[in-house]
Amino acid sequence: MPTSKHAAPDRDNPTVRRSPCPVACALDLFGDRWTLLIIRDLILGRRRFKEFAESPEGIPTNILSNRLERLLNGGVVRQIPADKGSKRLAYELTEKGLALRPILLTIRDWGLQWEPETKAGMERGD
Amino acid sequence: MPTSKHAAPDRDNPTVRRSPCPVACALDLFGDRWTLLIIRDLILGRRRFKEFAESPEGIPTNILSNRLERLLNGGVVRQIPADKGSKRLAYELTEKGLALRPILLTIRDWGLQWEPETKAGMERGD
DNA sequence: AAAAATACTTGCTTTTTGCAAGTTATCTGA
DNA sequence: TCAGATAACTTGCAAAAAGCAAGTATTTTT
Repeated sequence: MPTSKHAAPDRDNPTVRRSPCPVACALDLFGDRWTLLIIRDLILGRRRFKEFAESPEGIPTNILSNRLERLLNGGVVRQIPADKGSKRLAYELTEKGLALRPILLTIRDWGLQWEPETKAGMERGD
Repeated sequence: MPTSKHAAPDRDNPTVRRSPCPVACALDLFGDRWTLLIIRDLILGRRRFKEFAESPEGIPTNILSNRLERLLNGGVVRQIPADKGSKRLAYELTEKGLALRPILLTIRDWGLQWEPETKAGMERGD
């Protein structure tokens, strides 16, 4: 579990909400430039810190640490052993996290339709 | 058209993209804590600067200015006269902006289902 | 012609980001 | 088994963005 002494401003406190609006609450959790890209990677089958860090957008590792912690606290991902018997950890989506899939697919579809120079790449386009 | 001398870092440059991924490109445009709340307000029929500023989340007005400018540049909103013959401006979604509606609805549904203490409020739940 | 409201802009402080470098724990194979 | 090699972070610091209060320039209203 990543734990930095810098990690715990309001953004990382899941009890601080700007309003009771479901959209606002959702954005309190994943409304930033990186979090949904980690979710995208998880949906695509990536599971390890290094794999997320190697995605083409180039997330800084301190941000990655912070976002994984936030997602853990938010119940969106959980940690599992990277290999049977290994002490290394991997990440996987919880049920709550898997439920984000329709959001990602909708965003992808919008991007493909409205943003030029955009290319598919998220398989399982159902 | 809001034009501040502080407005034009990379985030506001629509040609700077982190990757060709449609999700990443979409997040380059609206991946932050505020933009989708403005879109939500527009979908709910709010049209004026003041109305956006009065939403319960309390967006700072300089951020609101910046995000409206970004959305204008991104082709997501356009300006129209606030009333027939008025010189005051209002904002409305373009076709590209209206296409964001499914994203907002999906996020709202996720929030309602998975975030406790969340309340509906986005009418027209189709 | 004031007064009020609207739509921003500015200045300043705080928070977050991004990058490079460092650290610790785990693993691999000679 | 033990010396790299790799993985998974953490830290420090400069730069960017956010947030807040206050100010300003246009309408609009009275």
